[in-house]
Amino acid sequence: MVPLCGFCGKQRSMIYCRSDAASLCLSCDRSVHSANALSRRHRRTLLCDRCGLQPASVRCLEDNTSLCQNCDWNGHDAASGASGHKRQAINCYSGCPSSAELSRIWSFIIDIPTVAAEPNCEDGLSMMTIDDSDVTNHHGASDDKRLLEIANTALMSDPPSPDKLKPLIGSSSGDGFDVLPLATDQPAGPVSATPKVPYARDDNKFNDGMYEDLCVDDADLTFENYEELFGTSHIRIEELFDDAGIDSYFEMKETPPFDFNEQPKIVQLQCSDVVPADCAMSNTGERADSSLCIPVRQVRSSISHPLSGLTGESSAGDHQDCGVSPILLMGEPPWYSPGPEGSLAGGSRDSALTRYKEKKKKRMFDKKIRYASRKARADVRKRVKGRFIKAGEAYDYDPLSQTRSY
DNA sequence: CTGGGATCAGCAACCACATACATAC
DNA sequence: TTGTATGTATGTGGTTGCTGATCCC
Repeated sequence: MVPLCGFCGKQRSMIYCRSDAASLCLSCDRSVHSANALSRRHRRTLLCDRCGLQPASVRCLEDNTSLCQNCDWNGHDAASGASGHKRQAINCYSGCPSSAELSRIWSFIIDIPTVAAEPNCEDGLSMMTIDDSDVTNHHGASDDKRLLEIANTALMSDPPSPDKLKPLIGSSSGDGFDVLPLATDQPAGPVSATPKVPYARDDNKFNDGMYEDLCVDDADLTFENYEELFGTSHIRIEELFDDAGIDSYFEMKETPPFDFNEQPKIVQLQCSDVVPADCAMSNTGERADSSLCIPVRQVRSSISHPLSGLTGESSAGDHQDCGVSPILLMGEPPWYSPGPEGSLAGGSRDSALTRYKEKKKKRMFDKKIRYASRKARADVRKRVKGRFIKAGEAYDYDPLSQTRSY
């Protein structure tokens, strides 16, 4: 059954908007998300071709289908015989690109219907924030110039070269950027964002002023992209740790899913660089100010780069919204099996998977946002002790700036 | 075994206001 | 029947405070 657009109810839906929790046809996507600046910032991705309900996170090049994480699991597990399929990560975009632009973003989609441009939505690619210089600071008046953020795709089995990626993603870190290809022959199962090659930190590049304009606050940490990539929201990740915690899924005590002995250097380096974002020490031993947080950005960009779009549209909210422990982000997803000879016994993994899926199913009945516009408003409203305040009154919490007015 | 205090988790209430919805004309 | 104007109800998130459960002495 062809999923119909949740807005017009007539056209086949192709796009999933997580903010609106809605699947839309291209026309309505463009129409709806050109309404205002907030909706233009909604990040959308393809709809899963299989279930038609969830946002797709990967594209199976063999089947020529876009799949959400769940369908990817089900369709590419060892039992299905499709575990060797090459898959490509699908990222999100925002703004209102034309169908032609979408075709360029998602070159693997050949049947993108033509969509008439909305008069109130400036044409897309010209507004893409892929210019290197634009990465430094996207806040303020330049916001209108970054209406379209297009995420790249990364071929998992055949990682693109840095040159190949550059035009699409922009350079998040200039020449200092390390493209971190994923391991070849991506096995079946969830996609891992963990770099398979050690992150090579080049301290010289941090000292020569190359990144002096960069500030971690301005960086797009793209943790949302992490969600997009894995089809797993932070809520889900949090839930992995609630109740009995991750142990309940993977019986970590008995059989740790992460073989810390295998990649200790990578994980430790990343964590040490990432976690203390606001307490990182400068070379002189002083507390680092914002301009000295570049290594954090560098590392985070490195992590997300191969699979994510560096949108440059970050905010404190984005970081908060993530709610994911950095160590988790740096490491493999909790369900990740280190490999065919991974430390998890097959039975344990299956049971863990079963429990995870059961919980995931249960979550389907969790709170649904009925009105995204109201949520968007609430997300930016100032408060006093958690309560909304009248416009102009003193506040003690501003979701946008995390500052007080007094 | 019982009672009292400390601690914790879960939950409802609160706030302003844009917007959905109902009603009247 | 359709369009417009007006009034009412709803929903949104962070914080606080209340309540019940649990633990320890």
